[in-house]
Amino acid sequence: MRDVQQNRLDEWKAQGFDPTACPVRQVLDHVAAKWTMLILLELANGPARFNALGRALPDISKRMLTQTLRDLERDGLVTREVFPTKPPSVEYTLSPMGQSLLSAMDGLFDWANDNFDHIKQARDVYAQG
Amino acid sequence: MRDVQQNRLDEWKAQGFDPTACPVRQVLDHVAAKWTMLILLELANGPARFNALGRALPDISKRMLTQTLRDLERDGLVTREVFPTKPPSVEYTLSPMGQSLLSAMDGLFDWANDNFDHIKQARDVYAQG
DNA sequence: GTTGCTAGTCTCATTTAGAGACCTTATGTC
DNA sequence: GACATAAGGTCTCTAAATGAGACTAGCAAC
Repeated sequence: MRDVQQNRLDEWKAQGFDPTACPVRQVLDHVAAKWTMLILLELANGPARFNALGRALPDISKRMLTQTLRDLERDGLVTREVFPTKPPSVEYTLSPMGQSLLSAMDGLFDWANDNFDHIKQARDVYAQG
Repeated sequence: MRDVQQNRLDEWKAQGFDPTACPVRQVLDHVAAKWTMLILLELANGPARFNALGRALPDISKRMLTQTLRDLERDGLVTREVFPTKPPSVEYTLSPMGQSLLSAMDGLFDWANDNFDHIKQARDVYAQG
């Protein structure tokens, strides 16, 4: 008997392995994008401007910050608003869909906290053997 | 009032932004690894051998299949067993920790299926504007 | 007039990923 | 006996993604 995830992968296979046809894969690409989740987590704190995000995540380059924010905006997870101040400022806000994605990630965040030590142990063992 | 995720990011910040000190980030790197989850999903179906995995995921290169399996083995999410057949065969199996990671991802898989259409719509709108 | 802030863009170097040839040992086919 | 095929990879070369950091414009404060 197959479980739920397997069925999803099978569905995707049935569609000819087109990565753009697999929702899980598309969303994983997002989650995968290295900076996506960290930006969303930061925005969960409230709207923030470009440089504020850069300061909050000091090891992201401006290049990737711009690119990731564009991707998030394109997919409707974040909204971008320009204010006509001098100089103009830009504010990024989590959309309802962005918030729901963050909620959906909660199980994974919990797992990460619960199992990180196990992973580190496994790495030590592997390094020995 | 801050929510749960924000506290986690703040904790990580308090530790000096060392990526290796942030469980969420470490696990995200795994989820991020593009092939990790697809391999785990395939193994959820039961143990599989190297070339069987390659056939199940036809768009992965041998190079990345090897590398991803090594990472999963190192972190204790998958076990590798060599059988002394001729030629020797190698079987990969989901560990209990790997299974629990997959369970933790369930919320995200559901979200992906529920929201993929919204994302596609958002992309269309963005492409117009 | 010099510096700093805004939100980026642009170029170049490094890192990572992908494609595919190649390896060893053994089996079945002709 | 020669030839193709299978196993589970490794190796090299190329292509794509990423990171570091210089540079931009317009305006305010010193």
